[in-house]
Amino acid sequence: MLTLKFIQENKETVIDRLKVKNMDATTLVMKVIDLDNLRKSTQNQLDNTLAEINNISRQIGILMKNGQAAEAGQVRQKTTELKERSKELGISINETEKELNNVLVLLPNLPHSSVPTGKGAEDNEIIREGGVIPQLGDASFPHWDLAKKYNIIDFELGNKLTGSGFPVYIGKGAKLQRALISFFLDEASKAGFVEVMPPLMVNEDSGFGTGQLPDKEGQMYHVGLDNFYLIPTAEVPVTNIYRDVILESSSFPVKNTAYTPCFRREAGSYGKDVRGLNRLHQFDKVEIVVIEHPDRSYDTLELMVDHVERLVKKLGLPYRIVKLCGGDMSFTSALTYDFEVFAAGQQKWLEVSSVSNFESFQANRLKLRFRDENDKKTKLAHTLNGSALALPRIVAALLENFQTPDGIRIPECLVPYSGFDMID
RNA sequence: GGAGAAAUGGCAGAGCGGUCGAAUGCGGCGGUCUUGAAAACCGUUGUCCGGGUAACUGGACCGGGGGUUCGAAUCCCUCUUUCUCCGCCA
Repeated sequence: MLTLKFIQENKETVIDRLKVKNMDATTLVMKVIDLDNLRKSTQNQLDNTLAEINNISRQIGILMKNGQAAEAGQVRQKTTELKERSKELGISINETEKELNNVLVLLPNLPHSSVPTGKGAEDNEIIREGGVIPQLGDASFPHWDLAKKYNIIDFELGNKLTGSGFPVYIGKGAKLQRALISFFLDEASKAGFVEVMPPLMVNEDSGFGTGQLPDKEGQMYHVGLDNFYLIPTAEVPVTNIYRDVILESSSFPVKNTAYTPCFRREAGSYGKDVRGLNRLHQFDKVEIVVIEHPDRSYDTLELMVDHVERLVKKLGLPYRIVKLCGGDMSFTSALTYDFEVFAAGQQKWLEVSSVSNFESFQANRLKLRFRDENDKKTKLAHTLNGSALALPRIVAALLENFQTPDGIRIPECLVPYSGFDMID
């Protein structure tokens, strides 16, 4: 959520920048400004009325103390009208604030100045590529065939237990999951991220804090009886650790990593790219989250990209890093790099990580601030996060790229974790 | 799940209807003293929304929401959380 102050002071910039996200925000911005001005003037009236009431009450207090009950009764008369008025103003200000918030929440984050304009994935900018795409020849299979052949992932069994998009990992398939999780967590720890293990369900406040609510409500599984949401990513509970927190600037950067399962309803995405592991309702992911000083958040974003790049390199997967164009970026992000790995069985690039700087957009919702060393004032921090990494598509690429006639070769870096070097 | 108790500033803890944003202690920050440090002493110490170039100033906040009252941290209702006891249980 953008701050009111920023919108008031930079309305042209806001409208201009949001064009990069293919949005004409003119009406919304004007509405925000109007409502905010109304809010301010109403607040002013209310404050003045309350000040008067406070004043009278104080007088009555003094009179009562002096035993002048009759005089106190007289003064009391004056308050009826004022009370009425303050009540009305209170209601009106509530309505205005509600309306203001409803509009404010519709404004996406401003894209960073380096974000290319564009409509969709085809306009993204390839930043770097690495690794070698394996030439498998004719006898190459997509991972869903390999999973069946070696009996390591059973999609149909998942259908029986739950529904589509909930696979069952078996034997070496299950161990490979565990190996990847441990590998990713250890790498994150080595890079200075503090491991946390958060709850997998969150309340409404947390869902709002990171921006999933209200606009992505339908994408989360909702536990109605207790009004909890299953987390779509560890970003939600981990970032919300810092909700309503004022940090000292000496504590920057705050770096956390967490492994969690992620639950996504993926409503509306049926049909396309959903085979096998490509799109699941439940999957495992290791996330990295950083809270950083505004002056350094973009340097930190690069460091996070470097970290993820090291991971895909160690796994030996062909990859490319793309900078998302305005049209392909998420609502909350100011700058996003996606990592894609090539899955040779499907001959497809699969997105395995998304690393973003949200600047103060989430922090404003979270009320996540820090005390500036120079002027001692509280300011909004910057939040960043990235997948490091999401498992299913990594597994898909590993299975497909490292398939051999004798079985599937496990990358060296994983062998200490898996305990085997071949799936056969 | 049942019965009871509680929730106050960074922490501890007073206040139980009238200048209470809130005593006191600890901690933090600044200063005096000291070669330096400690101790001692003095001062200072929350967040948010407004007005004002500023000094300063109005308002809100004592777990959340609502109510009673001229006036609520204090009374009432409700929700949440914590603690104690009982029950159930991985």
